[in-house]
Amino acid sequence: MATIKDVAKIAGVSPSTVSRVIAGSDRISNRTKEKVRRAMEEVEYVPNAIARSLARANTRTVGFTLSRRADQAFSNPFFSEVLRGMSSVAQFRDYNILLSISMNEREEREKCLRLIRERRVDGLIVSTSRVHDTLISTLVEEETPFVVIGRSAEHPALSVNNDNVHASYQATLHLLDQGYQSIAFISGPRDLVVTSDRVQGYKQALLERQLPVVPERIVSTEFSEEEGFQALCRLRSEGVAFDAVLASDDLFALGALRFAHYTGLSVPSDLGIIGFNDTPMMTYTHPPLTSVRILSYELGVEAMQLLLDGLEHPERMQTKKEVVLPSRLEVRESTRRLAKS
Amino acid sequence: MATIKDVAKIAGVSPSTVSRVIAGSDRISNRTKEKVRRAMEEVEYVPNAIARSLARANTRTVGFTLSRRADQAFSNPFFSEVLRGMSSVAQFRDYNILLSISMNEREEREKCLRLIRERRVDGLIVSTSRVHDTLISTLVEEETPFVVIGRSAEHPALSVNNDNVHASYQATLHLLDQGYQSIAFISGPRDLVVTSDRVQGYKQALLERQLPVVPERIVSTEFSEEEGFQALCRLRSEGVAFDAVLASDDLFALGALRFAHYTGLSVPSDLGIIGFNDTPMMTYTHPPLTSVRILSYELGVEAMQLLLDGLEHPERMQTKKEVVLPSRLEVRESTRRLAKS
DNA sequence: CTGTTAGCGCGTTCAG
DNA sequence: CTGAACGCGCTAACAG
Repeated sequence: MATIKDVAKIAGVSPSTVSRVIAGSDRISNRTKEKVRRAMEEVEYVPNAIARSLARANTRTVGFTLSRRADQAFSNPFFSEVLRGMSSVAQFRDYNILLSISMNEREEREKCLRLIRERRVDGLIVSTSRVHDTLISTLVEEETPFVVIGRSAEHPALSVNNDNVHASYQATLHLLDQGYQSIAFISGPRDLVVTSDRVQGYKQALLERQLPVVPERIVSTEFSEEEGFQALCRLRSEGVAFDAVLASDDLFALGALRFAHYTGLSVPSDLGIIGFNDTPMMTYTHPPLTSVRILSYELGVEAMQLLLDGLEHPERMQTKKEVVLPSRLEVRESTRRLAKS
Repeated sequence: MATIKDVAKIAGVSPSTVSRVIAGSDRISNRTKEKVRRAMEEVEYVPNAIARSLARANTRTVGFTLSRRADQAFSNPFFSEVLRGMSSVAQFRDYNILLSISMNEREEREKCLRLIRERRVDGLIVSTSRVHDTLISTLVEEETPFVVIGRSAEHPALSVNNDNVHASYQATLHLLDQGYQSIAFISGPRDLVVTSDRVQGYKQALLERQLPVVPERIVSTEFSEEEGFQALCRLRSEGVAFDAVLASDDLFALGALRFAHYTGLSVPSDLGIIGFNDTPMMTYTHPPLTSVRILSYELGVEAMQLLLDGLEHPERMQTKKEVVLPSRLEVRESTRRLAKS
């Protein structure tokens, strides 16, 4: 593998001159530039990124960490899409992505700190999702450049998030507008930020319409179709009435649909159903299910841009900024009650 | 950030001694070892991975490249699972993953070569999927350590693949065993290796049962539900008869299901349907769809192990090896004809 | 415009 | 058992 010295020797110049040509310095005569170029081609010279990183004290690499549980069921393409978004801007701006998928939040935390302390990455994108979480504040203390995705940071930090509160609020209003009176809310684990955000939007809509918030109608469970189904069975057996379900995940919505079939309720007339994420399968059910579409790809794009902007212009780097991406309710048969009646 | 020199100064030893302690050298007195350890803790020393990489000429990093099209519709969690598998062994063996998602195969190719030539990674896992592909042979020429996943390498190289031929063969036999006579095969793009493998398995089963291979029954199209639906509509309008569909992707199978509803065929009695990938949604359709389950997570695990074994023991590194992972037919209602009749 | 010198932080001889 | 010296490949400050 050819080094800068080999090129220098062939071109008959010093290594630093070669370095300058690579850097595109303007204080180099066109003649030597040409000589150097030719020498580089002759030996197929490619700069060693590691040596460059050491000398420049940066890596042009961004770490993305993820704990597996945060990925919910992997049944939805959320993180795939986020990754695609991140990768597309990284590629364009000549950065690399170092990916780490951990089994739990402790591992994720350690991996993050390690990547930074070993100087393997210039910055991080993290997706920690629990309410009580010390990772963010630790990163702030370490003065690490980082962006949080999928939640608001709550600290002086950068974040890119979906408008979960508003999305949930809108979805609830949609159900009310369709004439549903009592809406059950199936949420994910209570300690997830996304859960509390969505519960908040749900409550907000009810309050705005001066409807009571019935605590029994809000159930919290692990993300899965089966859990969604069971949650509704429990509500029924406990005598909690509901004529619509707002599900904080498409899997729950599928469980709700099964519940409807199972109990002989017809959708949407007896039971309205809305899911979250708008996975492709939502269009293939009977009836097709209304769902909140999340802009995952864009989330990745925004997060990476925010981080790279900060890395490249530390002086302009804000200490706090929250980008909120809009989501959109994809209305399908499962909530079209008025149109049908 | 503390360096090895700082630690040396505090411990009252030379940098090389510190380096030896880190490396776990045995020719160091326990007393100095202890001194050095304490000094390291005092300044919270963490070795700089970049400097280490430069000195040792390795990065403990593996590149994984992927062109977006290869991810088919992103509707299935295939690559998420592969990544999880890769990540879990990388984590365990203290390696990192550099991820790159390209828009097309040209970009993927360039990214691969760049990662290697810039010495950013020690090896690669690539998922190039076209039949005519020069990437693999280029990597062989460059003497890059790499593993191909999701296809057989066809070159003196390492690869981890599903048993596509056999899986398709088994699926076809299953349909025949259920009494279906004429099986349509909806495949993906013809230039994908996975397509030709599955077509081969399909043909093999027919030949074994001494049934004719009817070319018109084999259609090739882009992966999507709509395309699957349209493909069958075309067959029907062309008068090509079939009483079962082997779909090379679950999306096609969903399209086939819609086709059945649309044309009033009942599944499985009038039409049998099998998909590939066994995405979660297959259990939620009516009727639930039979599908071939691919071991994606394990694919990632095997690929990473194969690569790391090679990197760590270049002497034992084989030049050619193909690991084939079994898949399993998940039989559901959509093909249970005999049990029902 | 270009060469020389001195690091970046660590690993690895080679002495002792 | 330990230290000094050098090199990994490149960048950057300083001369000229």
